[in-house]
Amino acid sequence: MSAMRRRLTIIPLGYALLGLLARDSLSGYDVIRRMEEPVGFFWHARRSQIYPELARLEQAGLVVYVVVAQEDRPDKKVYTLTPAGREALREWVTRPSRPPLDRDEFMLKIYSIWLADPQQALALVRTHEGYHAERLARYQAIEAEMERDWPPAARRLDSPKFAAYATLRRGLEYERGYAAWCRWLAEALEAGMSQ
Amino acid sequence: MSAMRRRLTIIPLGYALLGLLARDSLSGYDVIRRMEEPVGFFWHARRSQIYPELARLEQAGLVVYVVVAQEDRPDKKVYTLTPAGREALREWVTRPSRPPLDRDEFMLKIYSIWLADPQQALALVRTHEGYHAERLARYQAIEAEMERDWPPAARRLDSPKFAAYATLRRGLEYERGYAAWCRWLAEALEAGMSQ
DNA sequence: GGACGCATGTAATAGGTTACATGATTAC
DNA sequence: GTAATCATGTAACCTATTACATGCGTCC
Repeated sequence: MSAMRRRLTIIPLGYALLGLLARDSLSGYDVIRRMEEPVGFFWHARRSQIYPELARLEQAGLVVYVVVAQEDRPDKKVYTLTPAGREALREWVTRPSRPPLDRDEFMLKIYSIWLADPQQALALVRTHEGYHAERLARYQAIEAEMERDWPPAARRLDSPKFAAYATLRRGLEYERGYAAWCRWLAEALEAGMSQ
Repeated sequence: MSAMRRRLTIIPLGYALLGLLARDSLSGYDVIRRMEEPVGFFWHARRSQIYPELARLEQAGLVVYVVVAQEDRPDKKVYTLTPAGREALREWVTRPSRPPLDRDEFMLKIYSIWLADPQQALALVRTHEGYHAERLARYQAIEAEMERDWPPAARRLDSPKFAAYATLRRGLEYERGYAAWCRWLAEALEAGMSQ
């Protein structure tokens, strides 16, 4: 009797959930916690989207759940990937797709920065440099942890850890590049102001 | 008598349009053509979103339009930024904001690439390297054009051309970094396969 | 005769965010 | 007592995409 709309295609979020469940069986709550650090460093979602999507994957037969009763805590639904789910995920991974154009509100601001007071503009850019430097530092800590704790088997192509490391490399590169660009712009603004 | 909903806040797309109109007065159609190459290299929109948004900006008093009659072509509405629009844009530029987390479907695929056949995975990554190399080449062509055609005044901080160049630098960096990461991954896949 | 460019829009739908909603247990 | 953790959801709203809709003039 659910009013849930049936969707025929699985959205990227669905594959993010399948990607997590291909590693471990998890409750919805656990999935939400895993997604606090974006999946593959480049996908995130809120719980209001995660719970209904898990229900859809279940209706599509890509995951199944068992209710686990707990003492002193609410019961939970533990989701597990089905063979069909694993196959759907594998098929999607190599399905051809073109990279979409990215949106970045900060770049839109920079496009109109010539209207702003240079001192304020400089402060803005320095602040954003800080945000990206912060993320970079966090990613570097994760990298150090991986290098310390992961066994040699994590380097195999068929290891989920290798895949996670590959996405981390991109995250590191992205934040490093963004922070460096902020520094370049800040220096250009400073040089332009002193003339 | 319009059924258009009145929104109180201006969305990033609205500021993208103001950013274009701060440079030149344009018709809706011209705005659409300018947006074929994303504004600031990181914002794009379809005409179904652009026409209503221009109407909203007009109702908010941030732009005005005059109908220009043309022979042998349909009439057009030419939009011009008002002083209030210019002020709203300037205020928004330095308004504090944190960078949101980016979504990238390709990274989500890489997170599950350990499930795929290595040969297919390699082809996927090489294809994406090609897409980013293409964009990089296009941006480099734009850079060369800027260096050739722009007067020394384009280097001033209060020049819209300087702002456009700054965003291009980020676009170049982004595509270069992405393509380089694809190459790293492709090589890692090749090395892993031959063992 | 048909495709393309100029020019302006509307309608339906999907995806994602914010706010709403509940309730027990544990730690301070 | 009050905040945080565990646990699962729903409702309302906003943004963006896809498809629909029209019509004249020019070029091949």
